[in-house]
Amino acid sequence: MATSPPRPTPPAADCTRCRARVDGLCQTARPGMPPAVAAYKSCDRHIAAGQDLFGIGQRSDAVYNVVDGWVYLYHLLEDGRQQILHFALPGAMLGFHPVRGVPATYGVQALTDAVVCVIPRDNLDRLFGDHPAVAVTLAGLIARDRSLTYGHLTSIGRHRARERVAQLLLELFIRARAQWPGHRVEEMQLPLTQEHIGDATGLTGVHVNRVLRELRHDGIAEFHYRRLRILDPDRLVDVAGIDPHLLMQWTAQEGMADDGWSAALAPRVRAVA
Amino acid sequence: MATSPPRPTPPAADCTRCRARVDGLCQTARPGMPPAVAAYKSCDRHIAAGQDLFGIGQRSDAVYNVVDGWVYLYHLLEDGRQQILHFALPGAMLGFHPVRGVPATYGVQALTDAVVCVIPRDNLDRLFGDHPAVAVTLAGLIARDRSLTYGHLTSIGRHRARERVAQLLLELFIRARAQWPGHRVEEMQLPLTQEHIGDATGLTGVHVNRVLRELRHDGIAEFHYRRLRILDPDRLVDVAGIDPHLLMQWTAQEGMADDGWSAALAPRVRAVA
DNA sequence: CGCCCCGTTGACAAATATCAATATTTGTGG
DNA sequence: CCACAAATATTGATATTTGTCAACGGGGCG
Repeated sequence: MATSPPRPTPPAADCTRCRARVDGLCQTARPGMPPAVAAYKSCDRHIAAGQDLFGIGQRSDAVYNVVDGWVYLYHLLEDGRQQILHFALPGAMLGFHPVRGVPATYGVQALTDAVVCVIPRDNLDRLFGDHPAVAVTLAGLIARDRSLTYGHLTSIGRHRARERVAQLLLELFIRARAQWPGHRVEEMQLPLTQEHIGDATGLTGVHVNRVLRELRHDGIAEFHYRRLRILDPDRLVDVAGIDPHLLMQWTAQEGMADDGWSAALAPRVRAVA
Repeated sequence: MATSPPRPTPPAADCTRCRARVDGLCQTARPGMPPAVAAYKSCDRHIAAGQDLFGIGQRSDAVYNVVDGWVYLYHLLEDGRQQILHFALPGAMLGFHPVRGVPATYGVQALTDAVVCVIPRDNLDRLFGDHPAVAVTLAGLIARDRSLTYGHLTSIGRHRARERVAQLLLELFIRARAQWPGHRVEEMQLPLTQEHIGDATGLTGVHVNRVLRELRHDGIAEFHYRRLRILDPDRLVDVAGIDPHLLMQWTAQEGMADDGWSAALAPRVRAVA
């Protein structure tokens, strides 16, 4: 398959047991085999919690595949406030901008210590040339981001605070859970502050706190010091008030298409918990 | 007028003078020549204003290229309200979902009578196989949508009503203007109601009305019965409170990359008007 | 031990929604 | 061209949601 001579990195060894293979560009690789991407990566990069992978306005000649940790995409306002655009988990592809070489319009910051797999932009082009299907996969991944963001738009634009927070908790819970297939615990580490939740939902940290108090009081969900506990999944889905179709596409991948999952998950979303 | 039964069109002939070539998948075609896509389209489809191209939950075996007219993407709430996710102009590619064959999570409705170029999904795959670069172009287009939507998120999540409305008017003005290169009039037909503006900005039609009154009173912009007039472009950009980088990517295409346009437009956005 | 970040609470202010009545524009059929 | 109906816009009074400000508490970490 691969025609162009890739860099002499020893990535294959890492790539065969990379955590990020559950999703993203490497999701189609055969078990035990290094994914197509392996030959084109240059190195891994570690980012400490609170540090930027890249900042707003910064040009970059590489794209990044999140291997481990949580990061988030953000816009800044003049007064220092921020809007969080997206939480990226392992498998997420970052830094692919609409036009090659332009400065980034958003920044990416690590919530936890994180590791990204660096793919120089030139290598990415060779990868596309050698494996055309990868470009289609990438288009699908970006389209999934777009769908997710459409959901956020509706949440922020048309839902009240309670529903927005509920939807965010549910989304992060489900997306994080999808990374450990088979896991069924309703408690997890969520590396956020209440301020982060506010920045993502268009609310104030103070107001998020009030909403969380309600959700706790109503026995729906608890979030305390970076630990999330889903007390009543069904009611959480209810409060979040989202279209089940949308919910399913949060984690949908090519290959689970058509009817299998639709029938399996649609009845009620209990299945996800 | 004619809706359901699509007529067989001689695609190549149309494609050479298609309006949509200013942007989108066909933007890279050589002048006078039919674009690569031409050989893969099946027909054109006309949609009357107010009709859906496809509805929420609908499966589709085709993607669409907007040729003429305005359409918008929307989510619906249980109570009948809607959130407008995106306004699509000629050149926009619609119906490419994250996973092949799943039901659409959003609907698409025509604001004006519109024409779309229909590309059966199977043909699209053949197109990707025959012209791998098209898949990369598509990824870029979707990434541009994503950027735009990130901008909307920040607008709705962190800006007040005045700024949100200003940003929307500015965006639509600039994007529509980019379709007629060389045009410099500060007045245009904007096929929206104030309700639409509210649905896109997360506001009530009533409140949009009050904001528009202010903008008119302040001599910044007028919007009356589907006609938009920019009175003071500079101040409009100011009120919208937008990062110029972002603004530029509203219309950015591959090929105008690097520094030319950055230097040309950055100083102040007067250039856009 | 003490600091700092984060969470928590209350009182109050501001922004926006809601409801309802009226005006204006557009489109349609004579 | 006119008359009318329907859609859209406009305005005011009031209600609701959320933000702001300020103070205090509590827990982890050096």
